[in-house]
Amino acid sequence: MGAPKQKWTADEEAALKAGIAKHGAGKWRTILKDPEFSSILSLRSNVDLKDKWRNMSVTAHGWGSREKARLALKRSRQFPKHDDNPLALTTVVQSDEEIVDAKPLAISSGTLSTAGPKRSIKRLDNLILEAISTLNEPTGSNKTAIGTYIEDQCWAPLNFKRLLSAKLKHLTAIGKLIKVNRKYRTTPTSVFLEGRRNSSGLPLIEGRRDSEKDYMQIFTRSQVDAELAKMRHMTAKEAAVAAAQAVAEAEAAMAEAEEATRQAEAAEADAEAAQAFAEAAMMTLNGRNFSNLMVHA
DNA sequence: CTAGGGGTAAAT
DNA sequence: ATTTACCCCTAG
Repeated sequence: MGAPKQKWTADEEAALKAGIAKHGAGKWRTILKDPEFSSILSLRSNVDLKDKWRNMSVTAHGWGSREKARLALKRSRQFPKHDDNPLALTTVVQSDEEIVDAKPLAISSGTLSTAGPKRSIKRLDNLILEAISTLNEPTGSNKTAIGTYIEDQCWAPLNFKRLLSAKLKHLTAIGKLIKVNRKYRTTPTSVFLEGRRNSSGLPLIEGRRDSEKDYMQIFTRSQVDAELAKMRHMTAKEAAVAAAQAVAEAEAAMAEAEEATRQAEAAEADAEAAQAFAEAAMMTLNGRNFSNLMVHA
């Protein structure tokens, strides 16, 4: 019943993204009728578009709408995973009545890169690329737009901006992005408008770096919300453990990012981000005011 | 028609 | 074993 198979071509994907950028996600019929894309997408149905977009969105960032069951079943219960992380951060979590033992909360610093079976996250780069291509602004997207796009569907630390800046800079440095004035765009197609390039040689590739299907696994809002909902029914101690877990995962992400970029500057930004998040988590915990953690409205 | 919830099966 | 493309169904 699953029909044979026809992989989506790059053109089709591009047309779909462009159509979404022009008409908005969900106007499948409209996109399909648009003469600009109808030629390319003529073999696809509106449902195909929808499904394709769903697949893309699902694999793109962690868990879109589907797959909560899939991943929830697989990914859950990885609790006994407290590898002894060196480096103590804010070593103390104390509530008024109960003293929760300080977990070895570690902040990334140096060599925990290829250490443990850290089965996570490294793909912020591609998330950024995705943001740009989805926004599809002809002149490129600026940092704020990209950040907004990402924050729009993913949870991000409060000072996520710093992280983003570092990443953007790095991507520009390695030639994955072109920066024109304050705007970023992907390397492939239109290179006509550029004023000049950066000083650093800039590899500037011709081929499309488009089809990389790696994306960052950030937590979605709903997942964070779910975790927090769980926390509410926990004792302070249990909540502390859960929060520590969350912090540890966030730190793992930061560590991976650090490893990926290999830039002192980026590393500092990552560390900052991780620390800030950890502190925020601790504060909320202390105050028992969980709603503070709900970043989004 | 769209958003989703399911599912099957081909490719990888 | 996971990803991906496509299908089906229902509610709105």
